[in-house]
Amino acid sequence: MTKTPCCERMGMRKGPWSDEEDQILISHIQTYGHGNWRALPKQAGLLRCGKSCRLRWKNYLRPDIKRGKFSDEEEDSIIKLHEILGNKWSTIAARLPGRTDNEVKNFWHTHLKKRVQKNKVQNANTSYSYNTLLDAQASDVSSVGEKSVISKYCLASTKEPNIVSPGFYNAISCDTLGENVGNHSSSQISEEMEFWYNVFIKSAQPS
DNA sequence: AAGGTACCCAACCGCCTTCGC
DNA sequence: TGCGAAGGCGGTTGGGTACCT
Repeated sequence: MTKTPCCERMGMRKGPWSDEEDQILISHIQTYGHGNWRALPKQAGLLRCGKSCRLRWKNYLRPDIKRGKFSDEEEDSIIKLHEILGNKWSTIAARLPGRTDNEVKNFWHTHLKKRVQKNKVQNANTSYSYNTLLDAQASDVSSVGEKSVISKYCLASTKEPNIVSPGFYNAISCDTLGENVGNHSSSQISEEMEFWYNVFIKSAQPS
């Protein structure tokens, strides 16, 4: 036995939005804002449930939404962020101005997921595995000596220019890394990381 | 030209979290 | 502190379209 959705119980409309409905919603929100989504449809005269209105506005009608093809930079950002955050689509989308969580999620499932999986399989066959990289945490930098962990990450990024190394980005985001690297200061670490990050990004761009 | 298949993406569903009383 | 309402989020679905045979 399945629960009847709220909009069906209340005789609300479902399915694709008409231009007229869009205009009503836009006009209402521009005039009154969207303080209470549940009350909005009634106030605006729409036969939709509040959730549906919220989703339509958030994913489609908002004026600051950037539509169209994802740029290479955006693709790279999604891949990197997904490595770190997992399926936190709203968090990922928050770092991509004008993109919605739904758009990012759809783009991931239709374009990036397969690509990343394919790259992971290829990577599993390389002698320098990402497990090795992930194992090289800040805590064992001291044991690496002069050949700091940075070199490891840089080596990996240049060897595998089409794949983002999770360890590489973890290292970039690790504020405490510098404290563990002998004569290197935090700012030196950051500069070096940034340098190799730029090298990596440039090498990953299609020519 | 027609039918089948794959892909894309808007929208829905249900669960979880947050908020207000 | 507990409870219900509302909002937010991620997973999934299904209709439309492009592509292939």
